[in-house]
Amino acid sequence: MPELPEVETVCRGLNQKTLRQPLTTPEVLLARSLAWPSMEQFQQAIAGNKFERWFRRGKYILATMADQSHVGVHLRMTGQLLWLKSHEPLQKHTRVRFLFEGDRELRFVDTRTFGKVWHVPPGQPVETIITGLQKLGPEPWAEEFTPAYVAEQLQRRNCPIKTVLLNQMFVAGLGNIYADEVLFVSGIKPDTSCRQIHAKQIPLIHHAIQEVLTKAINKGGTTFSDFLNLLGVSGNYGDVAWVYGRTGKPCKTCGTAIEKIKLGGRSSHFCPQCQR
DNA sequence: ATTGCTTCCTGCAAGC
DNA sequence: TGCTTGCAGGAAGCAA
Repeated sequence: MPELPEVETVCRGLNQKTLRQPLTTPEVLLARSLAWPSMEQFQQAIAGNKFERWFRRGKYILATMADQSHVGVHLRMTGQLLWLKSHEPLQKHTRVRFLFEGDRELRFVDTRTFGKVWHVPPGQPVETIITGLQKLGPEPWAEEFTPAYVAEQLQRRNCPIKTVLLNQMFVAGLGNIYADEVLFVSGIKPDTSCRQIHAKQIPLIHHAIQEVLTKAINKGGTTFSDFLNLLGVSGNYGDVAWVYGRTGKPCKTCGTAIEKIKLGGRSSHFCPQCQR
């Protein structure tokens, strides 16, 4: 499942492969993958246009187009963007095809169909169409994402710390895998109430968020999960996680069996010895 | 205002 | 072998 590091990796790949090449009329194979606008308007807006620059906000992938319009993509759980020759056989779950002049294609493949594609017309603020952007908190490296901010956010909530880490209004970009990893690195159990977090743990959490995400980006986001980068290269679940997906396996620090609990319907993995 | 549950969807694995 | 059931999860939408 793509989280911030995977999305960042895809963005970098898109900036290397897709810029300033004329697009032709795109194909939409599953109507509900297109969140906005209608298929006809989408096809008209893309045909003849070019991707000028890709950037990321939280887990949203965004592009500025040559006509100053924007394209947005959210991969949700199973979405992939693949840079291909357009004669390559279609994957079973191909949803949207951005076709380029010549034989190139940016293909959106999404098994579980939760992912979305948007087009935002020129001059229209992106967040008025892609409304989820309005609900995003700071980026993990934003100036306002400070230990003081973390402390202030935690003290006004009364829910498990894991729930806060997954809340995109707190910080944009963490998902279930990296949230579990952050809590292991911080030495805190996922079901600890925010109010029970000690002041001295705040800088630990703040630092762990930045460190876990930075390391994952530096490894190309392919370290774990079934994520594929633009060229379809996978990390093959390289066994680098401290706790995620390691239920029953020995903790890499102390050897205690990793446990799994449910929080808000999501699985949370932790070491009962190292995390308290 | 905040929190939490359900929904969307498909593929896979476990259990009988 | 073949069926059913549960699980995976980001974010919207709604209920409490």
